[in-house]
Amino acid sequence: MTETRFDPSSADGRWQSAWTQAGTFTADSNSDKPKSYILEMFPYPSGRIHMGHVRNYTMGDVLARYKKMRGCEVLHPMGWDAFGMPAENAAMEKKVHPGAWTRSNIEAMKAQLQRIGFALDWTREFATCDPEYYGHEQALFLDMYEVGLVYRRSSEVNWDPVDMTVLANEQVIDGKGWRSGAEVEKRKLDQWFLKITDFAEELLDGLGGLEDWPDKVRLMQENWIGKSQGLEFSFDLSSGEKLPVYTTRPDTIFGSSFVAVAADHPVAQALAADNTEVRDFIAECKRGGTTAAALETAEKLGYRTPITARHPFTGEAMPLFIANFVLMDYGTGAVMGVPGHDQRDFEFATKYGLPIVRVVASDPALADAPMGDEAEPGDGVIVNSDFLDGKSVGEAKADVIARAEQGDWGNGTTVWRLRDWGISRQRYWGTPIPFIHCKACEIVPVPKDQLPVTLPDDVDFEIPGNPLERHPTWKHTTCPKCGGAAERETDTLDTFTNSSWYFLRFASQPSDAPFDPAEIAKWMPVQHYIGGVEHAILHLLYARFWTRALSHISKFDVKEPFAALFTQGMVTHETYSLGDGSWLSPDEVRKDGADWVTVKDGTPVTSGRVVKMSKSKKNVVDPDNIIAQYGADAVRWFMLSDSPPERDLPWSESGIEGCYRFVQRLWRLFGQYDANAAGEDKALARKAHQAIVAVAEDIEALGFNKAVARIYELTGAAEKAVSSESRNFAIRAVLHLIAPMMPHLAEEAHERIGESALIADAPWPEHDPTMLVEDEVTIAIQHKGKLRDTITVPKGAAKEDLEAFALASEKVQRSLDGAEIRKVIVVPDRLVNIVT
RNA sequence: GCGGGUGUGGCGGAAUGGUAGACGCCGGGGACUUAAAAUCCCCUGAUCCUAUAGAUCGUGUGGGUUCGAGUCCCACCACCCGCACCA
Repeated sequence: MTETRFDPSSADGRWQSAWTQAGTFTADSNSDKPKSYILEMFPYPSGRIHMGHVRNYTMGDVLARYKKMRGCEVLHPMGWDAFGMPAENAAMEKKVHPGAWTRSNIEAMKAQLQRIGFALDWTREFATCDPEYYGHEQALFLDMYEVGLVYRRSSEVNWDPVDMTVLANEQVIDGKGWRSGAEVEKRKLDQWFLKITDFAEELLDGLGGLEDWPDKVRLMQENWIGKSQGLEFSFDLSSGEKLPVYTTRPDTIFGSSFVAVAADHPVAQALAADNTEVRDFIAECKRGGTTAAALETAEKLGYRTPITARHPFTGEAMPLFIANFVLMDYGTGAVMGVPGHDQRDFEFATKYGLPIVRVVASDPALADAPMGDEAEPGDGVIVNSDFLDGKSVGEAKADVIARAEQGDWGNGTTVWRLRDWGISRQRYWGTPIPFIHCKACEIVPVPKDQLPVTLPDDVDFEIPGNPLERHPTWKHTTCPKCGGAAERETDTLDTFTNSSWYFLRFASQPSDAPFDPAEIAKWMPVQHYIGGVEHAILHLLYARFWTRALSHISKFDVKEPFAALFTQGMVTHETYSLGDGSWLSPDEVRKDGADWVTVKDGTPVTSGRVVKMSKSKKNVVDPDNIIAQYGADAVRWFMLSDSPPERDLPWSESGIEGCYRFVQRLWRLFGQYDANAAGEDKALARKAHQAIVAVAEDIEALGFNKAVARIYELTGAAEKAVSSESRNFAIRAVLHLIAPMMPHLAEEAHERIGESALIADAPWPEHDPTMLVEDEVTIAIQHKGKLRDTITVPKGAAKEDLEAFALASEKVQRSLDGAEIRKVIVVPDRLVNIVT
């Protein structure tokens, strides 16, 4: 062969077809090899693959191909998280059907992924908008309903009166709908919920076993679940009612000087009924902004009611306030105010002139020490608290809870920050919720043999609101129970539901059931799950919940879906802007000397911060163009080089060019493989054996950037060496080490050196343990901790010899300059440090 | 405010408490060429210098432990991320 250049434009496609034809990456669940399930978070079919996807899937791909080389049966599937709002927005803006829009996006993106040469098992591909998939999802939802994990209640939602739809919190910006700009209303609607709170304790405890998850994600989930333990008890009110409150600090109960309820609390609402002042105050509380800045500076506001609350121990009558800082949906919506030891209560008491009593002190002698200008929430010893005096905070908590329980006026309780998961969406493009509303029988599940409840195709998006709601016929049906006229539920499931079990469907796809437990037992849990950190809470928590819930109802025996999680960094790019603040894309600018100017007319351009690629900043680079220009392998290599995978990767033109140069460099090196070569080059052979081990370790630790660096080193050494058997070994080693990373080049070169089989099916190269050890080492010689000289000695040289060699060094002698040697530290095979 | 992370050359980054800056990019010099591209070779932390040598400084800042600290401990600074009136 004489080609001097590797041509990706012909090689890439050829090998991609070869893998497809051979079924190289089709997972065989009957194989007796050890199983390895590698999964990247499946994409939303937005229309184009972006660099973030490329990075994500390249990492997973290297792992999948590596595992295969290591003798595993690998499951590495791909599918589409295909329901969601962008499809409906497209329908409204471009007058296309959400389904058609989604399908054509999937087709385009699949072609893009295939051009990158990912080792995916496309036989298992599905989209969550396939009726087969969402039909099984409806069945699982009904299973959960049967065991009481699904319920319906009235709940407050963000309602956009113009678009006539419910908005998620993220879609409300400064109190206005993100699309319509209309003032968002709070509305009470009947909503479906999943009882994730039943699993709060389990989901929290389960985090402890997820050792191969990033600590950061575990912590985020822990905080989100938000377990807190304390006392729930009731105050007797002067109005004759009882007011339940929750506190995590029952130990400070003697420091309580007021009681406060939320503006939406029933007690406040009752007062508002015949008092305009109260009504006005409540309205003011609700008006307060919800932005971070608004909360930061929000003043504590209260309305003093004529009601008093009786202290359970002292019997003292404490004033009852309606306060803007008390939340209705946490605890009981009412709190006991302890100004001395809670900052919010402190601010409130200061403003309304309420007593601030110290009940915790660092030392009992400081019981009467005045309070400073802020609350003291810390630990200490209890003071000014009758029978609690002298106890620690912990003891006092236990004591108060015990007395409350004995006296039957309170209970130790656990309160969670985690709420039940509201899954109703007044949207078209989602899984229909499989229930029927009947006047006589109320809520009736759709019988399973009538699933899937499919979406109607003939819908229009001309009018705002839910197309299912106003469809002429779709919702009208008969009651499965009584046979009378009834209506279908027109809400659809939150799209996060679709991604909560897709990994189970990848593992097995029977048509008559959501999954096959025997297959799940073979493949689950996912060995490596890779995706963006933005899913740290919602998706990953929901997926954990579904897995546990399904496991709980004996569908299978897997508790945690993802054994190891890896959250990769973003792909970033420099930004370019004109003087007027408008952004320019990378291909609209060029470098003119040290400055940036527009390609069009040379107008000066300001280059700005390196940030995540985004359409709004126009700093995006389209993978397709890059692949067309440099080939898939150069892009894949770039994605793995330089930046550690968990950190951001700055895209650069020169970087991708460097990768392309390396592809060609390797091609030339592989071309120098000489089947007739003879002779040994022990140093090079040693480097090759070391690299085989080191690259494997790096890949297993997902340290791709380090693996890349080692491959560069071995390549450089092999290039410099003269032809020999050892050099052939090194060249073959490089070829196999890059195979998971640059598979097209690897296949092409593998064929060129005369191999007929696919390198994708080849095993990882063997190494000789005896070749890992160097026989000479370079020793550092220090004087007073500073490097003075280095010497090369046989490995394992005796301490005394090392010391003698060190002292013999001319440089060392010069540095010593006759000083008296107090001590000599010798670390074998490492260094000698002379202390004077 | 609470929680977490990061900080090393011009840039991305390497470095079981043991030679800081591997590897890549950028930059400089040279070879090849009519020329260019491609390729190859050399140099590339800073300062000093009597310059093939040598010295000093150097991993955000200030302390500490140690024969020896990018790495361990204490305090601080900056930036990034998450949560946020959670009782």
